[in-house]
Amino acid sequence: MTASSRKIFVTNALPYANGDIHLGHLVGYIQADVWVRFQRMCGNTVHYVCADDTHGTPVMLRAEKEGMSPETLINRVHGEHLRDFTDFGVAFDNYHSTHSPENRAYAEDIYKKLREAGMIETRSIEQFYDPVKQMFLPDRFIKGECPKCGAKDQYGDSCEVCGAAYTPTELKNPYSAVSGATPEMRSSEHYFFRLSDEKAVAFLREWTQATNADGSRRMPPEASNKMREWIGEVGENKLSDWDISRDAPYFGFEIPGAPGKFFYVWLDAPIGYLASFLNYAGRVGIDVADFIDPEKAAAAGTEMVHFIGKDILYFHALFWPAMLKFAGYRTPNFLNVNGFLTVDGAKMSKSRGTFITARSFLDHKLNPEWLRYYFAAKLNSNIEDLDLSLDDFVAKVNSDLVGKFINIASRCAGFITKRFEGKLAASDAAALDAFHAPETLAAVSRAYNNRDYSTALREVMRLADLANVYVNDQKPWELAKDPAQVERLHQACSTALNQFRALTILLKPVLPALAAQVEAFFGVSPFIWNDLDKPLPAGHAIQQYAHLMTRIERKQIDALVEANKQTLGTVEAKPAEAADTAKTTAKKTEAPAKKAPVEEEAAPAEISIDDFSKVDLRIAKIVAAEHVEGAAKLIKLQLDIGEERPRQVFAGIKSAYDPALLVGRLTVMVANLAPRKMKFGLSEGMVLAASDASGEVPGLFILSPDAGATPGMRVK
RNA sequence: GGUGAUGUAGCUCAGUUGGUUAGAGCGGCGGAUUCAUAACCCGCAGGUCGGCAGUUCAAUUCUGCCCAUCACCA
Repeated sequence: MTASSRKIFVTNALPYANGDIHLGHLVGYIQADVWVRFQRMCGNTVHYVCADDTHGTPVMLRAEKEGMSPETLINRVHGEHLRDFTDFGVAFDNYHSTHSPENRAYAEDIYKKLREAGMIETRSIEQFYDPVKQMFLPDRFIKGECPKCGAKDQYGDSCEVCGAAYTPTELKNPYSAVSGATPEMRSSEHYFFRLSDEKAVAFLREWTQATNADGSRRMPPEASNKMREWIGEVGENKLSDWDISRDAPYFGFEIPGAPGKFFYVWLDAPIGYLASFLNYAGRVGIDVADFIDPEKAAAAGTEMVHFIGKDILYFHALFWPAMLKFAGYRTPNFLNVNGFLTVDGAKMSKSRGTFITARSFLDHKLNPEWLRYYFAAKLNSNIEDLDLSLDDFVAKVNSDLVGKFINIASRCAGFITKRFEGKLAASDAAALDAFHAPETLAAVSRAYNNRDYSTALREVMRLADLANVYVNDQKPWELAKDPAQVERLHQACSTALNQFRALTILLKPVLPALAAQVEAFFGVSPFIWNDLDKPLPAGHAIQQYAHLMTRIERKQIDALVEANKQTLGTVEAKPAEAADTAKTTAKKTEAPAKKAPVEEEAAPAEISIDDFSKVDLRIAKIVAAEHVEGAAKLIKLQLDIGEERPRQVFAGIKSAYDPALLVGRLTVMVANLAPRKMKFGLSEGMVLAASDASGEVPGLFILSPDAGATPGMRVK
């Protein structure tokens, strides 16, 4: 461990106050929270804050649509967001808002100092104006026909049909997504942050490429490379000035000395980090100057670390440090950048149900620590997208956490309480060596510190395997039968529980709630990293073991996905809704589509041709059919599909067909269905049959090919 | 279209600063076991390390081109 303790100000990107927290958000929050918890376990001081990002046109319009003031809206969303984070164990010291006095003060101060530094200038620009709504329109709120391919209803920045990129002025037949009116060009005076100033460019070129005074990186190498590309080489001038003002009506802070002009939401959003910190510092008595004044921060040795997603790298690696620098504030020490979340290898999709909100995950009784573990097990310090593979999620959590880790306590605790009055014996030191080996602990520690959690957890699971082998070798269940072996039984179980304790400490940054249960089980104070120095001693009393974690069932995941499915296209989205990226039309659709008379089977999600081709459908000749003794619904079929011997298939069609009449018929079977062992024998496929789910039309109907088809032909 | 990233066993991923038989977990198969919410233990099978070409005594690892996916930019 490092000798001197670190003092770190950590932030997570601010979620926008116009939408629910979803699993994609949680990647970055969980990543940061794990890091913060690890640092604290090591004795470092961390101030971890976040806030809602509340300003801008989308919030303003959404509030209007819901018939409330923006303040009412953002207050409600603030509560929802904070609750979601808290329930996922993301424990901020403070969760504030960019619509706060602290943020206004900092925004004004930074603006004034930038102005004094000559970094602000005004310029008149032409922009689309909605004459009905009487407001200037952001690019996202202008739609029209793609200038390239003519596709209708495309946004002002790019065409979703042909992929062309353009400016809103190039759109044909543009209309306002807010009112539908034809926008007109109007000019207006805007305020710009002079990012193209050679001072700013020179600063950013250095800042994005060089390291901190201690030699540590300021961002992942991929991010530095990307910045080099954006900034350009010496002599090039690729950065443009940044438009930081918006005209009224706008939900935000009015620019001092500029009536009717407001700070652009992205100006005051990152300033919200400082505002949230100030709000917190005031309550607990921290001197903020030690963290945001360059000289004092350097003297105090404090660090500032931002966790962000790769989509907002631009703002945090260019605008933000430049703003801070030229306003005389300290600049960040590190930007941690996470990638996007995909689900089963694809972009999250509302129609497929993989756009999963944090709340629905909890509502379906899924344990948030399952997700924390899975994310952590796949996170590293690279800017890589992370795939949530649902099958893998179930398998990994069940086998790693329940099967390996929890299992250790579960197999040994009973002996201690039943046979030894809940008191531990001295442990077998040799068996604990691996768990206290300095190299191992240093490796795990280094991996956590470098945000390479996947490496850390691989190492922890290797140790969990060792613990299970140890129990297996000691065979406490055999020792328990021999009175002469009581001491060995006591020592083996105590040792295994100490192994379990070490594993819990190593996992605590990822699984804080579980670790708290384990602390209670052992009757000890909250684990810190130094607890790894020594095991619990002989005589230490533990509590009765209560089961610590259940397994995930795949059907829970299926239900979650089903609940997150949203049917699209039933109601033509109104323009304003279409621009509303986060919240969908669920609440806004007036009358839900008429309910079918009978509970209808949800149509399966759309699949690709590749998905379909995975199903091997074959023409099959029924060469034999007979009733199955003892089966209420089954007929046993022998199906010839051109293979050496016929397939045996049990089909649930007894109610509709007489076996004798089936023999000789051609039908269609699924030939590559996994064989299934049934009570009456192995079923090597499946015969397709139609039925009415509502039950109104009775009966079952198997399929027949047209004349000419022969056994074994592929159906596709 | 340009730039970058990624492409390693059925799945999720390590790894190789070029060098004897390419790894893990899960899944599968076989065995063992019953303390453990069928968990655990032992063993086995499975990979042309995206494709093609080049550099080299030697390439999965370097270079070029191509393909696929993703992102950024135009």
